[in-house]
Amino acid sequence: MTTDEKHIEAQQEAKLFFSRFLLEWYHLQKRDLPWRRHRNPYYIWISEIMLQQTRVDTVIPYFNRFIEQFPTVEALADAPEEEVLKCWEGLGYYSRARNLQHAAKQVKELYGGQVPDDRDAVFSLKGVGPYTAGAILSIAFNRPEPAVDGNVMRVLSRYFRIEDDIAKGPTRVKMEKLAAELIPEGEAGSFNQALMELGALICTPKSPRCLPCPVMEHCAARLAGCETSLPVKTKAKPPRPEERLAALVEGRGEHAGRVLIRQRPASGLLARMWELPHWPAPPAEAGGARGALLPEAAALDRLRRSMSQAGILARPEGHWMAAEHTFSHIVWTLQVYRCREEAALPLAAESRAVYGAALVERGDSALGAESGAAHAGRGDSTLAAALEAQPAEDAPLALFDSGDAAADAADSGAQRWISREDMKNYAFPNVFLKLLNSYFDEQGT
DNA sequence: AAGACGGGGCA
DNA sequence: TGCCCAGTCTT
Repeated sequence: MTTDEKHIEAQQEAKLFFSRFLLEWYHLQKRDLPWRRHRNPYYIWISEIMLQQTRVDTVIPYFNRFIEQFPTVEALADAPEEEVLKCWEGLGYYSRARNLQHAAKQVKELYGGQVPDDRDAVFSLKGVGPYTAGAILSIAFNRPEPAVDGNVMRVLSRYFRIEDDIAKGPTRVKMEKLAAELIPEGEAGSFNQALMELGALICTPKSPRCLPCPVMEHCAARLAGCETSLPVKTKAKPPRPEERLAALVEGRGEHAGRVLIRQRPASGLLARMWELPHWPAPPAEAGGARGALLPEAAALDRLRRSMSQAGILARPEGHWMAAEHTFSHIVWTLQVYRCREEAALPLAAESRAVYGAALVERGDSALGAESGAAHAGRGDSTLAAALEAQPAEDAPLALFDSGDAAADAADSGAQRWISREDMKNYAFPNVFLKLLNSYFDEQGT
């Protein structure tokens, strides 16, 4: 027998060992999770979408609420989008929620409300890629398909000492091929979950717990002492900083006790979520330290102009607090200013057009009374009208690239005056949820 | 192939 | 506080 043949034989033995002992460990150690209590393909599907980029402990309460509110594919397909988004509030990557509902409509219309068990059909669902397709097919239908996520790539790269960069596309394909070979006959669902469970509980990114690992004896990385340097992965580039001025506008008169919020556009960052209005801060003065707080007067002036341009009748009064919001590609620093709504005064003819455009969206219709789609496509004309009607002494804001065209286009979106009670009807990103709660706490309302 | 797209846990 | 985690869609 040649050296190569011996190597192949040893490799084969390592694979058999791995599959057998991992599966045995899983049957003894698996966690009791809500989506493991039934083998309902809909539950499996929802859980897998939620588990993308999100840990199990975070997902559990969201999963339970979601299933309670949308118990079936049809319930999800027929729900108002705002309700789905509200149910996803705080979970992040909100396009997952939109895609999920789109896919529910696909399942309802194309497959009679039954999650398909066919590879091409599952893969064609919006929001379902190679990993999720494999997870649904194997866990819900016990089909021998690989389900390779970050946990699986970490486990396999260590056990087989694979040094390929897991951030590269071809590496995932290679891992899928390997993972498929490891699936024991008739055990696809349990085996794929076992692989992920090991990655989550034992073979963790930082300091893997090798001693209780069921497959440590034949782990190539452990034997070579290099388990903490695997997997190889190119690191992401740091998020770019972005300074923004936000307005917490306190209502007066009929809006007393309420604050102004607006809805973001239908696409892009935080699509269709609600927020406090905010705009790019002007670049800091030359000589000033990067990220330095803008002089109060300059910030107040800037905010006054931004609000005026957005058709918000309010006067900035002073700095309230700062908040930070980190995305994977941007870091927002929000300087929040308290502002007071101004009573509408008799308007010059040319100013009326500015305010009129924004007032169209005002009102207090209940959740679901309108969809963001109703506003799509209106933005340009409204903004153009506002710019054109800008009074001469209040020159249009200098243009500079804020990097968030979506947020800046939100000037033409829907606005609402809300109390703390009304917050339950709108979906907010976490940073605004925290700001609004702080504000209402301070007010004692 | 690279960038867009949130939020939380850990040392 | 800074570092790490990572599926799918879009360009």
